[in-house]
Amino acid sequence: RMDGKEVLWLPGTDHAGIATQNAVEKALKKAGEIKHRDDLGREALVAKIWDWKEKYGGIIIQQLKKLGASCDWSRERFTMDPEYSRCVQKVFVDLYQKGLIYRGKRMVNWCPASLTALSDEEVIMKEQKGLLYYFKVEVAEAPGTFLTIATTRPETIPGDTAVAVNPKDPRYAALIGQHVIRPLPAELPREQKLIPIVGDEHVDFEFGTGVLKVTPAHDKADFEIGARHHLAAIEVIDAAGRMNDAAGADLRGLDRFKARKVASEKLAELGALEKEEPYTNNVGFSERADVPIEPRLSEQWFLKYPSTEKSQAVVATGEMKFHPDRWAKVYDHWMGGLQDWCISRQLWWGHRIPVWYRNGETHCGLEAPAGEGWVQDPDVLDTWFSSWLWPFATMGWPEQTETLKKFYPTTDLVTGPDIIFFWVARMIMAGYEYMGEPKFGLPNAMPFRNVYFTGIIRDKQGRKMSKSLGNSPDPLDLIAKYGADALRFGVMRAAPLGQDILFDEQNVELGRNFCNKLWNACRFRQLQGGEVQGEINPQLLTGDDKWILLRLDAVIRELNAAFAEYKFSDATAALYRFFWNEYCDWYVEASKAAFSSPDEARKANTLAVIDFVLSHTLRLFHPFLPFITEELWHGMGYSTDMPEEQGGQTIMFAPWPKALEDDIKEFYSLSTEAVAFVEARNDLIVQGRNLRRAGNLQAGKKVKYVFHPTAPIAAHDVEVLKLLLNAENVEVVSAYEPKKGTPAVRTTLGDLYLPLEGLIDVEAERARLTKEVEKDRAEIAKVEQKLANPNFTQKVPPAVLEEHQKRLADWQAKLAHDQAALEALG
RNA sequence: GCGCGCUUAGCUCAGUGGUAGAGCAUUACCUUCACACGGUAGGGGUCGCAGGUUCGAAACCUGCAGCGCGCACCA
Repeated sequence: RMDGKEVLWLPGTDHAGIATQNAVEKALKKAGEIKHRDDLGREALVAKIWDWKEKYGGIIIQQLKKLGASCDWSRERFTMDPEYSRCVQKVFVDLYQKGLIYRGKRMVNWCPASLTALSDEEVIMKEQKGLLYYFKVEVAEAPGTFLTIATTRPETIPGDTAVAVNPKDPRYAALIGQHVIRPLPAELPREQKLIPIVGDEHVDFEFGTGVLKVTPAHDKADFEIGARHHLAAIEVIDAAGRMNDAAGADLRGLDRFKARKVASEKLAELGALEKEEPYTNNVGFSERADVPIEPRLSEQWFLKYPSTEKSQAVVATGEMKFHPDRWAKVYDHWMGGLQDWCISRQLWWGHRIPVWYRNGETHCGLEAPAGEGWVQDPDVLDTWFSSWLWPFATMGWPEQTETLKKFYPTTDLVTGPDIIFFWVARMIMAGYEYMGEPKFGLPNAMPFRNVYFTGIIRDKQGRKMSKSLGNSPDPLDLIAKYGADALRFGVMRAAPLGQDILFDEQNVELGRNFCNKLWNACRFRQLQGGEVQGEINPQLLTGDDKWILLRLDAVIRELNAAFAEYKFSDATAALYRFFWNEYCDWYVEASKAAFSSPDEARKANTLAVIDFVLSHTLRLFHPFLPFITEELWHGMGYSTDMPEEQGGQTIMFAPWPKALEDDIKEFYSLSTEAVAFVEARNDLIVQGRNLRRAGNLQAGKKVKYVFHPTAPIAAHDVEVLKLLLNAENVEVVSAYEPKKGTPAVRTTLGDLYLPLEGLIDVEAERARLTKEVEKDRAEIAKVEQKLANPNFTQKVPPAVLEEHQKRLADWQAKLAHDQAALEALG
């Protein structure tokens, strides 16, 4: 809907074309111009579409231009792509000549009246409230003996060509081979009403009366029974859903649902109807036309799948990988039970079937044969019959173009698991059939090496997003509200590999907040001033600098690992943690100590580290946050010194960050020992902040701490302590005798005191410490229990044993400290 | 009927053998000069149930229950 008017989107080809046809049909029906698509025809339909384009196209173009899109309305664009269509035809002809394509009669789901409004009867059908009709038939060889049959579809009785019973059913087995007298059409002479009683395993003893009427022309299961027993198939319902002449005088010309009622009345009149009982129908409905589907015997084109063995094996052996791999099982299961593919469709839009007829002759080829009177098959091909050629037909096949050689096979296909069979499996088969290695010298013929299956986004109730439910949020609205990057990041972060996700706007909000954090962190760097600092002086690196460089190294490795496994939500989570919790929460805060000092060299070096980290971070974020990172890449000046094709022009071309090599780590002295101190100091800070609770101090209140270190501590680190503890001062002492009740923590770096000069809430602190002691004891008990088990100490790997012993020692030390603090409270 | 998933904090979900995690929500405190779309510190979980394997199970095996999806069937 645009400008309050209902308009049509008129897309060019294939799948979208089918949607177009349906939309046009629906619209014309609504406008009362046609009753059924048969009323229109191919040429008229295309003309109508063109007419509507003239009428409404302007509005569409206007809207598209507003969005900055270009739009080509030439008539050529509005048809099937001729080159692609040529590929489709070639493949059809090839498969036909190989004998894999054949014409056959099969039961297909038919939409008899796709454009008519639902009749009352159809509404009843839709509610699945039907009736089960019980009627009796006389056994011809034994007059006076009757069989009772239950059916939901009495209107198809004229099409019955047998009744079936289970040969193991003792009630009826003896009757097999005899005949019954079919009640309808009533006007036929007796000999034309005789139909055989056949034995078939398919018949369920339990259902109804155990006697099944067999209508091969109008039921899929019955068609199969008919095939097994060589029964005739009598059609009684025509393509429009109306009863035909074969249905007899009483039903002829009636709508199929009207006919049902009339047939039951006729049975009653004949004294054959025994009873009717309510029955919950389970009738298929056409999603598009919203009418009950009619199984109908119909002449269609079928394809025996080619290259099935290779296609099944390539996934089973893991040569082609599915992500997540559980879909490989689904694929294998389906490939093991392939049924021939019905490739013809009775639609106006699509690739035409390249077959011509003349007086009983059939010709399959790219062109109509010479001579008069050839008529092309009116059907079009299933849309997937063109789609399955997509990996190569888009690139010039069958010519060996450079593009084709370069991009076939491709590495990854990204798609939804709901089209594994429709599309993925068929592309693999077409790949093997048409891109075999001898011709192209390819390492193998598979169209792609990996298939990544996305999850499906559902609404909060777990329903699929759908137009008819109207439960899909408009991405444009979300982008307007939160930004495109926020939408992308939020959704990726929430979507674990292969799992459906419930859409929640909060995820997008999270993305927005993250972008905001990134923006502000970059702003912080800019407010410190100075040019982009390229050179890091290893001599001037602080522990924090080394720590953040190693964290950066770690996150690059995590990211690479996540990408290798297609775990994009892991990748976003790692980035989120690194940037927010490690860089912003710790490094940026600690760096403020450097910026507040008068040491210009250290300031410059800190800026260099920040520039190094941010320029890497922006590139790491770019696949997830393409817009904001591009903006910041230029805004921060990181593009300035880059060669044009390596990030000077756009961050898209900037090299992907590599994890730090060992020699770089050595050059900057980035050892694990170097960062152990930082982590211990951060632990000290967290515990120090905790002490504030003892005094019930407000977070903003500046306080004095006293620190008694176990080893000398650099002035810079004391400054960091002061900043991050939000302290007025941190007094470093070589010995300290705290007053009774002074809150304190003991860490590996030393003891930290918060002298509160009587402000302490003794009871609150006692409660806190008591709780801590309880927790310490519980943890100690857990570890001790394990260590006391000889099985554990003997069988466990040394590293795990060591880790447990250390854990025990740590908890015991903490317990001792907490108990001492508790006693000190008095 | 066949096949495939899921069940972990109030919610949505990570976590494939070694101290139970994230985001949101929630509690207290804080508008401190990158950011209140923010900061600091908390609270909150017998990991669906029952067995088994193991020194050790949220994870592996078996069974059960509940929820969901796909395919088939539906006289």
